[in-house]
Amino acid sequence: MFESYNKVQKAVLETTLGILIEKDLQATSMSLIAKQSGVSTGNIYHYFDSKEAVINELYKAIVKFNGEYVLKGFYDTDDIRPRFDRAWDRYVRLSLEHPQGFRFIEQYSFSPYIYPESKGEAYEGGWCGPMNKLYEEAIGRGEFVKENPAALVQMHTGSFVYLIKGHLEGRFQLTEELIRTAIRSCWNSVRAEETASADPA
Amino acid sequence: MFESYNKVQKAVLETTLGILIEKDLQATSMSLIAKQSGVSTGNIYHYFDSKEAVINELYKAIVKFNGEYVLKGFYDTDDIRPRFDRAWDRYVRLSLEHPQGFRFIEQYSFSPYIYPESKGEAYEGGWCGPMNKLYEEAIGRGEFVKENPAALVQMHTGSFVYLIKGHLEGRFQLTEELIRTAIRSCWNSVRAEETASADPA
DNA sequence: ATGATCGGAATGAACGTTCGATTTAGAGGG
DNA sequence: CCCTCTAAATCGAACGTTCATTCCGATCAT
Repeated sequence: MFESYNKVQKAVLETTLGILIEKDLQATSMSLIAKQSGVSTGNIYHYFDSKEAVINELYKAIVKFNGEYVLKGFYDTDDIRPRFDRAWDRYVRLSLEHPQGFRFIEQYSFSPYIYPESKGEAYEGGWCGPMNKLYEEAIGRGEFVKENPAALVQMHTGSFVYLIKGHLEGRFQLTEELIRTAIRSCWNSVRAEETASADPA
Repeated sequence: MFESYNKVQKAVLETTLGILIEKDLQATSMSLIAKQSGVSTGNIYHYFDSKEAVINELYKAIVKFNGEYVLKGFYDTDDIRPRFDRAWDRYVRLSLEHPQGFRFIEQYSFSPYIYPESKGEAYEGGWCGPMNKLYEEAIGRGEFVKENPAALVQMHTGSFVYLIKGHLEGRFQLTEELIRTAIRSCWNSVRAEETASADPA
């Protein structure tokens, strides 16, 4: 998950993520990070400017990882439906495989502790931009309702995020069948219906 | 929003919410709360056990307020569609009218700083339970797809939450029309199919 | 007068950060 | 192969600040 960093940075970032999820920001002290990562506080400051810098670096690293994960194979085809299905499926799978990263982004994407700059990179380097483009195309081809594509992507993101949240909180089990149902539901919810109904491939 | 509290408690809770949204938990110090609310630190401790207690009381107060707001008029009718439309419409409106409360719950419902007990009360006293019941009934009557009602409610909640998030972050404008489209989309996304007739009105 | 309410300086712990000392790694010369 | 030198890496005690909380005196209501 932190392949582009050196050993020390990797240890610090991994440890920080773990503590941050288990405790919270104010309980995640530098001394605790130092103790658990095996890197002395002095050395942490050799590689990071500050505590804020550690957290923001963590944020950016996870966003980058998530973006690459979700978009894997995204450009293998031009057809909208398979790209839609594949991307959302990968998003769900990512969140289930890396729940800590999911929780962290979910909890801190709204936080003032994350620099606007980090959030900006999230948008450019993440999967949001390409997904918006896909929806835009779907609207252009008359497959989706004519509505702001960013709003539609946002809605669907919310659906999956909350589905995963419910699963992680143990409110229900996120089965394979439920995942497929959810993706299909999202597709149906924005499909341009009525007049253009048929149109078999 | 904090009608059931006395003047001092109300001032503290209101001020805390404001600071918490603008800064973050670790920057929200008791001395700052004291200064901005006009209540001395000593007096805050006369009405609250600790800082944690203030935050958790705030959490519970907002959840209670939200629950009452969303469920207003919920039992005026037995028909599913109007109850569905009305509840989600009120949820969106609540979030737009009280963005600070929305942000707070959104940011801290996952946080370890909020006691499990507070989260538990959120579920019982909030709107989640009654909404689940509504979906269950809709499934029973064959109007919704046969799927875990809690999962469906969770998905729809996510849709609206993220729509509002996008709006609050300035990514797009949440117009009246978009709200109506979103509610209709949610309905369509879980409607038991076969009767693919277009939506009236 | 007396108990509830309030104020704010005092306290002690904890935190982020700094800094000089120490260790490690690697290159170059003999 | 070993010794020397140097710069980077690493360490952790120490520093100054800030914070949540306490304490006790002052004020208010009855």
